[in-house]
Amino acid sequence: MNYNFKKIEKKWRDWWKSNKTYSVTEDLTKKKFYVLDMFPYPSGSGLHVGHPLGYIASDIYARYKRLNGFNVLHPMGYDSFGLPAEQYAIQTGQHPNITTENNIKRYREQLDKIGFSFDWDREIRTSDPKYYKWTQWIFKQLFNSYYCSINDKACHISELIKEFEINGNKKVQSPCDGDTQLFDSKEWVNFNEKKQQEILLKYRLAYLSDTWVNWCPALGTVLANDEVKDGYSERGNFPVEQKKMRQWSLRITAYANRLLNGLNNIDWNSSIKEMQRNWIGKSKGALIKFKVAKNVNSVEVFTTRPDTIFGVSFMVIAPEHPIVHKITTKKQYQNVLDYCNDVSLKSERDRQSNNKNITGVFSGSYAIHPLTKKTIPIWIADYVIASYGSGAIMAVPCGDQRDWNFAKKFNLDIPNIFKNTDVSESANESLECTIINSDFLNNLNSRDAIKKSISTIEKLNIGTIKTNFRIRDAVFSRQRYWGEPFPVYYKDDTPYILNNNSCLQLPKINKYLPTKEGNPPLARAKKEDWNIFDGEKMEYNTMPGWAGSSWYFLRFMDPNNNYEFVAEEKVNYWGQVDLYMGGAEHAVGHLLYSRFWTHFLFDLGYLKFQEPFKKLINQGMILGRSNFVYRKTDTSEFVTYEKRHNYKTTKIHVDIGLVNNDILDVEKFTQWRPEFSNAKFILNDSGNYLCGFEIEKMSKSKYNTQSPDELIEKYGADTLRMYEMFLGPIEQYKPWDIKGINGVHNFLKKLWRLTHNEKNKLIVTDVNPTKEEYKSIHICIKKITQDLERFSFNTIVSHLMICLNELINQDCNKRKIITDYIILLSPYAPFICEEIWSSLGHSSSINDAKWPKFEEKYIKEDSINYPIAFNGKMRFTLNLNCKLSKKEIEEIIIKNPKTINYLNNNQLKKIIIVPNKIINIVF
RNA sequence: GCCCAGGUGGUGGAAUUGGUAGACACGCGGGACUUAAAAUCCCGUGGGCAGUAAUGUCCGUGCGGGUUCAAGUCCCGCCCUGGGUACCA
Repeated sequence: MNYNFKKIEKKWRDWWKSNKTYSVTEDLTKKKFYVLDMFPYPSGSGLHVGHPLGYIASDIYARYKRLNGFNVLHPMGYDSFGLPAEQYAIQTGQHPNITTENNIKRYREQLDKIGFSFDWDREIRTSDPKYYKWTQWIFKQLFNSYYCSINDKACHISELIKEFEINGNKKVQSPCDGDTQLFDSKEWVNFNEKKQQEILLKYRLAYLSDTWVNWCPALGTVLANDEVKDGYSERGNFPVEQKKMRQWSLRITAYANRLLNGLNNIDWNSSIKEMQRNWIGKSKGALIKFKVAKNVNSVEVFTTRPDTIFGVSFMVIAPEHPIVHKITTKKQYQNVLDYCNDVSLKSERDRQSNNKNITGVFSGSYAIHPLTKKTIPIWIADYVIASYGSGAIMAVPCGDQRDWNFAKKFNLDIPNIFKNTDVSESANESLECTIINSDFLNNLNSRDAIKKSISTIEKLNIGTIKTNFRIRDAVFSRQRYWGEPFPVYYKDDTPYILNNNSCLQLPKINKYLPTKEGNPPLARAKKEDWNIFDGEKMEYNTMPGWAGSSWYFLRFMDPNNNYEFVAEEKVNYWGQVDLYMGGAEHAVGHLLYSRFWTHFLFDLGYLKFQEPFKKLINQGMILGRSNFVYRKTDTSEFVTYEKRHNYKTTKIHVDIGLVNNDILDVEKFTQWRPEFSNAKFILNDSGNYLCGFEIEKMSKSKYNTQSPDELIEKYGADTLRMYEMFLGPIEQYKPWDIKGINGVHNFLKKLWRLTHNEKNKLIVTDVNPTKEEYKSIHICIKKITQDLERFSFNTIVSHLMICLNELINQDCNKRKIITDYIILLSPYAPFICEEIWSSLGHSSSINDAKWPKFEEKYIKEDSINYPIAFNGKMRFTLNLNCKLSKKEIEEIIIKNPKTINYLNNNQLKKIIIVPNKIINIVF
């Protein structure tokens, strides 16, 4: 008698494939249900145990919905453009397409083994020209659109041109670049082609602008934030600086309000919504103009606390602010220049997180306070970010902690404007206070003072009320090879959309590196290497990783359509994703961009819904244990963990495959990556290189992944599926550990033994179940159904175990009970259940069975075992009939000898009876 | 720094709406079967104190306060860990 999972799983894998058990088509007679996973990036290290966690959960839910009669769309594909394949191409010269193809093959094998109910006929790959043709198509729509704030939707650019021809842009209410000039219709008509295109570009939803990038001069390329460690490139250890570069951006800010309000209409957990709200960062405040003394310029500041305007004692502007050059005095020129150069080496995150080491420089100029007319010094400091608000602030040290810290450091005034509040030790950021020393705002509380200050500022014409968003337009180009090429060419330095409807394919190039001039790899392609070529040159940038993933859920509905990105009748049938399962690390990236594109396609009339994902579950990450080596800065020498503090070092991830018990295999390490081939090591006293470790996100870039393959080999996919669910709540983060997998494997073995004899023949009887047996299975039906509805996947495993233990104790292998039981189990362990189902005599798949119906009558009890507590502490239990009234219960309790004992002569104050829950005796 | 989570036995976790803290497993200890091992089955298992025992009793859900008849759960203030922070996806 043995549970031969290998044989069973192979058998049903093949059967499902040849019977197309999981393929699905539109069926108007059935209710649809769309279950989607965040599709993976197929990395070279294969699927790791963290990936299936979400896939298993959603697969269970998809199977559950199907058992309840729904037509379930449950597809899978690959987000197959990305950095690692390109990195590998740079190292080996192999085309990323080959790497990607191999990786996908491996992923598919791994996914197949786990027994997912994916409809593989719908597979898509973002790097497939048949797919990215439509990603390019959406880009074309964005390019050809502008946002009309009057209609509050995206419109075709031709409507804007019409308006320009009639009225110029004076009446236009549309988000556009800050430097857009005003013109009338006559001027418009007289502009030449280039000028007109230049102006239109300022309104398009896809537009060109100068944005900051991490530029690594030594590598001649732009680096991802991920690839920069402490101001140096992770690859090669070269200095990285901030540089402005002309790039495509998408005007997501035009949708800020709708993206914010749309959150109210979707069933996501509140923390993710909160993160998106904060990311969008809507804040109301005022834009106030400060004139610069002895200078023609003025500086606008954005503040959410105009009530504190009389507390201003200096002004701070961002080092990148264009006005810096205009207001810096001769005397301060060198200081300011040096400071701005220093800052350009720092990343934005460093600037924001580093609040211990406050830096700044005086510009030499003063601003005139618009109300008091006093002069205040203008400083330049990196804690002010150029891209937020107006890139300048009025500093109120008594009311803002960062301003306070800055004032302390540079010995600036801290005037107090708060009644009965001490600001000598820290700033007062609370709104619960009364304003003083503030002229017309005196004795108002902050909330009223905000209103009054704004109305006064507007009346005096020194500022305006302004709603500001923290969200910035999304930079949409990358200086990479392995991404979607833009369907764009240039003529006279002006970008134009390709008129050709075919896919613009990635051209072949000889090397995947940037050119000597610092142009992206695509600049290596000659004219004849492009399948379509127009104008003087093609766009050399490619689209970012999130382009393809921003709309893939739509393509799954109609993956092979060559005429449209999705057919109308199909998108109308499948509609929104009903359940979207994926990692919380995508909270603001992918999930926000997808929402943006869906809103946009809705505006264009292609979709009937604005929000892509109705219900979202964030599976908590499975965390991995990472190892680190410590590289001495500017060298290729590595210091053992114990001695790392003796040197200035950078912490670098090292593949856990090269490490055993935290000890590095030095030999393997030098062979791991070419740049480490001449690595030298400073070892510890035992002659070893000890690595540091951390528990963090399991990710290929952290080299800490673990594959599910061995576990499937050893225990089978059913066990893996159940174990991943049994680990804990789906939404919780948990470190990976295979202790305990035996428990669920034993459970499946026990089920096998209950239902099979020594010869592996099914043994079920047709005898009618007993009352107790009915009770066991119906409690199980109830709990599992309830828990599935609330996505509590881990507790279901426990309920299944409890029920099986009871059935074993009852020696129950009765057909009626076993049939219900394996249907309940089948979403979790589809292979073993399909096997038993077929042994029970069914010719169709268990997936087409009906979910058992819970019946109250089987679990009804006459009495309940009440816990009796004294002052909240449980002392004993008492079995009481359910029909008893509160008064009758009270009488029984008081008379009980145990009660008298526990009261111990104390005066009884009252008895609290919570029906069906607890009885508490207060004394 | 900022935003968002999480912290319960030796371990993963359970406790759905404020109502018996530790379900279900792992691990560990003891026993049965066996020449032996594996497999399987049975019993015990948060900590302290008292008792031969049944049992009794006190402590206990990161730390410090608070609300309540009753707090892992609600409120206030901390600490630690993880995720995101706009070019990893």
